[in-house]
Amino acid sequence: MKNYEKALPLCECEELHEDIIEKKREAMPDENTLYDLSDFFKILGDSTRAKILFAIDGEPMCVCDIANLLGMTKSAVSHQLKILRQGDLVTYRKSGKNVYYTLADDHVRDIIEKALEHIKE
Amino acid sequence: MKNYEKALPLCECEELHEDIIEKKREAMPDENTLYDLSDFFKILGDSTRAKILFAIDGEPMCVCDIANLLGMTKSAVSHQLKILRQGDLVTYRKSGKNVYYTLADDHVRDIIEKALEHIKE
DNA sequence: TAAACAGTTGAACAACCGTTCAACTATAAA
DNA sequence: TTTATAGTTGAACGGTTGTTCAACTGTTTA
Repeated sequence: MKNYEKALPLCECEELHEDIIEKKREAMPDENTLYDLSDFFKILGDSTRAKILFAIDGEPMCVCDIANLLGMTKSAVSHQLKILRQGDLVTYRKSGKNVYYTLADDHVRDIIEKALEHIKE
Repeated sequence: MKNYEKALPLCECEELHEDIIEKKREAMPDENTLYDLSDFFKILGDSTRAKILFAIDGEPMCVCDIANLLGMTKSAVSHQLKILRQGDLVTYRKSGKNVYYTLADDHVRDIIEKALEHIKE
């Protein structure tokens, strides 16, 4: 867990504000956190996955029903569900031949709600 | 502004739960909202842009200082700032030869805060 | 005016990503 | 055991995307 490191100046700039840069550097989250954060948003940053999250909010849905709702193949949906699973955004429950998916927790719903507020401006 | 439309079944499934699918379809946001939402998250889903947002939070920074802090070229930073500008996530103020960027509003900070909470679990 | 510097921009390249396709596993019914 | 269906998976293809490079604009200073 390393802190955000000082980098060699590649910017070809002459008059830098060293004090501001140093203050900002200390306030930066460590690199691992930054990568985890952008990886999390990357998962939400695809319309198919966003649709799936809305679909499985509340009552769980099986893969076939999700595919039918979105007008996609089971395969395409399953690939995206795998990404959502790996990001811990969804959980699933097997029942016979079916697999039912739903949101992992309320955090995801909250974040999407906040983002929707931001967009409607 | 069209509602989320019923799609042709491409999923090759036989036993669908029509009632659930229909209930979910009615609860889905319209397609434009879904695309706007995922486009918004797409912008946050890059570590360079995430770093820039943390850097310009609070006190504004000029492009050179951002580039120096992140160890990147001015050009690369400027390209990412353009994307942040187009997404209305940042604002800028010109001062002589410099351009100072900062966060557009508190919504972005709130969303990032919530996401950080989600990650730390 | 001319030189120097901050910042932007478009093209090009490589890396990444979502869907398709085919093959596979697993469960349920015949 | 065989057949049918739900779901998963890996490879491949095409489109997207971030960085680099070079050229450009605009502002300041000499």
